[in-house]
Amino acid sequence: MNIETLEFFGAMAGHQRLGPDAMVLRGFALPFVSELMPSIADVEAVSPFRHMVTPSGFTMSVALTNCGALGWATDRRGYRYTAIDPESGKRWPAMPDVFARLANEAATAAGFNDFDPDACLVNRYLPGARLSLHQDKNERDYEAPIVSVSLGMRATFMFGGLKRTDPTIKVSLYHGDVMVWGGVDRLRFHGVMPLKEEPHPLLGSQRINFTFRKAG
DNA sequence: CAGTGACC
DNA sequence: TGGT
Repeated sequence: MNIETLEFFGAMAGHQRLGPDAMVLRGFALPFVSELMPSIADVEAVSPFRHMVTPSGFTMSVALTNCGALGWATDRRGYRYTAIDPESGKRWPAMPDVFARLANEAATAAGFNDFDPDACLVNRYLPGARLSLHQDKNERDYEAPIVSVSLGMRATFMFGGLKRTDPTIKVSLYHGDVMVWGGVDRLRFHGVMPLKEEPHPLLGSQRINFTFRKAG
């Protein structure tokens, strides 16, 4: 893939370090995209995107689904990982091989060997959708990193500290970028600013994000 | 408790 | 737009 192609799809090659154990792998997922897209449709066919409700009673602007043995879910009772999709009553769809392969290779590129995720949260952002600052802390242990794959429209990602009130840095995430954080950065607060409408040539006015985790 | 939103 |  040449640099003109990378620029057309919105990603520059290279790495950007955000912390001792946190980095953006620019365009890392681009070679996987043609395999990824049909797999999203397969997942969605079994477990459709839906807007979940937080314990505080707010409906999330991001629509989500999951694949893998465990899926992240929220309702009035709290956050948790489940083996069963509460909407369908069935297991979350299996994690497609290409998902696991991408997650493992990205983790390795960022310095985390043998990443074997059992959960993939799939988030769909339409214009205006956002995700407030939060920590990923429902996982059983924090040894494994978080691997986050961006597809479609650009997002402004916020990366903060270990306290919600710590200052944040903002970084644009483009189609094909993969963000990896673990180690001393594993529990840093992070979120996504409301998406601006900047249609993407492949996905149109949406952003799809995969977040891979070792949850169980 | 909270992955939100209102208000300054 | 950033902080509370």
